[in-house]
Amino acid sequence: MTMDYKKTLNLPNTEFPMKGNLAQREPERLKKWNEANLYQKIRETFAGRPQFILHDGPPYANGEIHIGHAVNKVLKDFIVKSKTLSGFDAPYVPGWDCHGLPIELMVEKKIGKAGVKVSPAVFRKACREYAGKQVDIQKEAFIRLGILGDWHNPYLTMDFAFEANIVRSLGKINQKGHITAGAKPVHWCTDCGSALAEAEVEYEDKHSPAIDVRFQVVDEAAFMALCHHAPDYEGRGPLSVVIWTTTPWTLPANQGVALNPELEYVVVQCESERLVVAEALLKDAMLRYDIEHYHVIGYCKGDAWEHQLLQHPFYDRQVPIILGDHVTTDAGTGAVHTAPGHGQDDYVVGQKYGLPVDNPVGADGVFLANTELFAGEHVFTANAHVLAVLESKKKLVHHEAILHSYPHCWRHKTPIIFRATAQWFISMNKNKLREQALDAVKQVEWIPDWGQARIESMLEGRPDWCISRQRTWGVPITFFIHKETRELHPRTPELIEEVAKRIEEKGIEAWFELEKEELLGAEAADYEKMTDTLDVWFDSGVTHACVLEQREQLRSPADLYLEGSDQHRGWFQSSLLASTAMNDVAPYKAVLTHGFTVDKNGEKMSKSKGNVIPPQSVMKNLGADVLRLWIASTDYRSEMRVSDEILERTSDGYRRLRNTARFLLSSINDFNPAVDLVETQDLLALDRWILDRAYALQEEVKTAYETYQFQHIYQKVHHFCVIDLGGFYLDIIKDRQYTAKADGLARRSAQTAMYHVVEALTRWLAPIISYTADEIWQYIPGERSESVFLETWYEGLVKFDEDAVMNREFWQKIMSVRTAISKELEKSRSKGDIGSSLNAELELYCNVEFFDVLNQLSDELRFIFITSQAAVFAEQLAPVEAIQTEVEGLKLVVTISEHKKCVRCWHQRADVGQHEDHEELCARCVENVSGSGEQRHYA
RNA sequence: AGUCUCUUAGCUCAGCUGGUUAGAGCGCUACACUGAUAAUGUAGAGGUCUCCGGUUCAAAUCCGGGAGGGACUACCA
Repeated sequence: MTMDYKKTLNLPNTEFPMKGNLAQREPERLKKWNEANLYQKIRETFAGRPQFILHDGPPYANGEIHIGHAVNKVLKDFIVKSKTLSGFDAPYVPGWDCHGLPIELMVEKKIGKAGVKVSPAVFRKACREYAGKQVDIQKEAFIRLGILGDWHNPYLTMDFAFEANIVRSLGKINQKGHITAGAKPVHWCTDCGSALAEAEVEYEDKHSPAIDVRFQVVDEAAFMALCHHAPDYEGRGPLSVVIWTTTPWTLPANQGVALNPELEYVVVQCESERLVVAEALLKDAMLRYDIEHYHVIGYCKGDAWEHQLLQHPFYDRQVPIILGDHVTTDAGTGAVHTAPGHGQDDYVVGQKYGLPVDNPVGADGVFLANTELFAGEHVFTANAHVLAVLESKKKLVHHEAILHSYPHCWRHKTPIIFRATAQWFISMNKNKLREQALDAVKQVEWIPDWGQARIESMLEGRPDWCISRQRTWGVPITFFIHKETRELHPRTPELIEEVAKRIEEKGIEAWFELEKEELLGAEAADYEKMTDTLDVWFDSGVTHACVLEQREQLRSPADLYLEGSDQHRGWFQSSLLASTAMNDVAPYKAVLTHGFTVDKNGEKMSKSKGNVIPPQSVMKNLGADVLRLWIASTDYRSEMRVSDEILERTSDGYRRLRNTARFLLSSINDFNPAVDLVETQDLLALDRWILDRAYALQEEVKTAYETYQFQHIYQKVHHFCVIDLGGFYLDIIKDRQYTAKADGLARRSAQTAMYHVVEALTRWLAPIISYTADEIWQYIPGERSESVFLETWYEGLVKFDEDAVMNREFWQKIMSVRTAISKELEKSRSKGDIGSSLNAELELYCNVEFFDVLNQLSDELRFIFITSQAAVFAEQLAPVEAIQTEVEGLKLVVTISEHKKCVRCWHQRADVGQHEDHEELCARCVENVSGSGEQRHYA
């Protein structure tokens, strides 16, 4: 009997599965997207609309992707997809950075070093193949993440056309007068006769002479005047700053003595002379020099002596005191001999003070012929000679041998040196690049805003950009320089274009194969063809010229660059400098940065710690959508924590979203919007309410997408599903859905609302849980496009009229009353009085305000509370047993219904069994089963 | 070591220009339902807002300092 009535209900029904089974289902959907050529269709659909250009920073083509890659690409995908929903034509062209040392090292492991085991040409070919394979590996993973983009036509910095445009970019920067030739110290193996990369250097212990050397002060009076000392007590004897070094052979290249500006120095009176050392190292030094009798006669902070001149110990040269934070009290005297041509620190600080980069040492490690005193000697054997000279000039305070860690060549196992070599630079100052770049920075929107201060401080402090590398796998610096004058060929712009055309045809190999006679003819004998390659940061730094300006559907400046915060030092800066140097403007209008992924405890992920979470395993276990949802739910501006628990919580959240969508779909299974859609003015009050709620939420969602605050979207949409839908709206309308006449207004009204909601909800979620949203899309009834990604924001939501009687405020009050009643019902339940809330009947005793509000729902109020009866009375009529609820002005009496339960709708009503054909039904159900259907107005 | 940055319940996040007992969802616990069912509903317990000072009638919110995490740079004559 009961079963018969069950068949008269409209129970939810859908094919949309409760379980996502994402690991399996996502790849299937991906295949569909691919077969349907979805990305192209989006381009066609949105062609001609306003553009939004998010330019992809190229990841380095080496290795499997890690979770940081996933974060970056997925955030980009959120933006591209949400911009599309907002009606923009937002193409996404992914790219890869393909040249450079890490790839060389991998290829070396396989086939040996270029120029040693294999020819450079063969080596480059192998690098190209290797990079290509890496691109394929990463590409597949990115696609699997659900990122929509022009995967069939990405940009690779090793594409011939790209390589040619790198060369053209170099030419343009040169024409704009920013290129300079200079010298810079690099790791140099005198046996190889060439520069070594950082990775080719090994550190081993080495014996070196450690010496303390006098640099006599030139103007003693001025020097003493700057330090604190007893008046008229200047001391006696020569006054010298003492430096300590383990590389005596670098003294010929000395151009300064560096002190720490913050450190305290002392002037010490010894037997017949005065010495200057750091106070903290005084005792150590005196002990080392075997000086027992001494006393301090003056104190001074390092910065006071800046620019004071000192006499070089054996050359006719006066060198300044300079200041540097690299000076420490770990060893020595606190005064550092500075030879900009022979040390990284020295070079940097030397640049600041404009010291010459003196390099008296040849490629073979032998002092050049014009080197006074030491010409023709090898640097390491010259050490002894330097000592002898110092000794004879009475400049040597102390000498001993020490054992210390020292860089060695990985091939020869011999000690290497720092040696300044000819390099190419983009000058920060020569043609005001620094100034221009700083100006350009101000035109850009930096998100978060501290990004601006960060890049500004880096620009202010950075040295010239050294763009040359002595490597094999890179874009060549296609310059011809005159053998005598070292000047660039006067026809360089034309020559570069000539070369670029050849590279376009054959790739960078075209340059390496090129015979200079081919381009220079008779002049060839006077010119050198450069073999240096470009820093790979140059490659990626000119993507605006090689991609944005080359592709028809793109443009420069881009609307947005989006990368990890480390790229302030990297790509954001290289791109800014390159673009400013070429076009006087930044290549981007806005820059958005995200933090790094860290573990549960906020610590960084590393293989050694074992706290790495590979995106591949997340996709395999929980699905790409869960990974994407995690990214959306996390505030990416600072560090992003990931752990199993966090992903588990995310997965819970995902299930809720999915189930909400499923219930909506199952409720409109028999709904055909073309014929069943109810006009807004005919909708029931509660149904209008949910449309208003959804409308308001959609506004918030759009704002959050516009401001890139995805975590708000997840929080708010989830909250909407749980509270507004699950806990209120859907809970209430279930009665109407299930028991009203299938085709009556009461039910179609609710279905109309749910239909609108699911249309909107699917779009809100589409940028984030793309697979799931597109899956939902297929189940929504009605004519629709092939994919949710071809859509814009849903426009079927309706805002309340501001003066409507049942407005937002009205329903807010209803909800607060409902919450209060729930609490009271729960008490009855825990006492065992009721189970289902339909066992209960309510008497509400209200003040005027609530009386008016609640009364408007008249006899439909019980549906709101899901009780079998709910009656409203004036507060004054409240009996003594009425309970004061948590809401002021509302008292309540809960009684257990004594009426029979209608087997169909489960309400306990007095009118159950009054109809002789339906003895188990209430009057309402009789009407719905055999009449023309009940009338509802509100709920 | 320097510069920048972050730190609100077990988890993920809100808390605007300082103002009543600091909010939400999840998770947890209990209960209910069995017509969203490996689902759903209801209720409850969870926080010295990283710590220490200061400004103020009043600070999670402003200022100073410390601790811890992260990014970048520097790693040595």
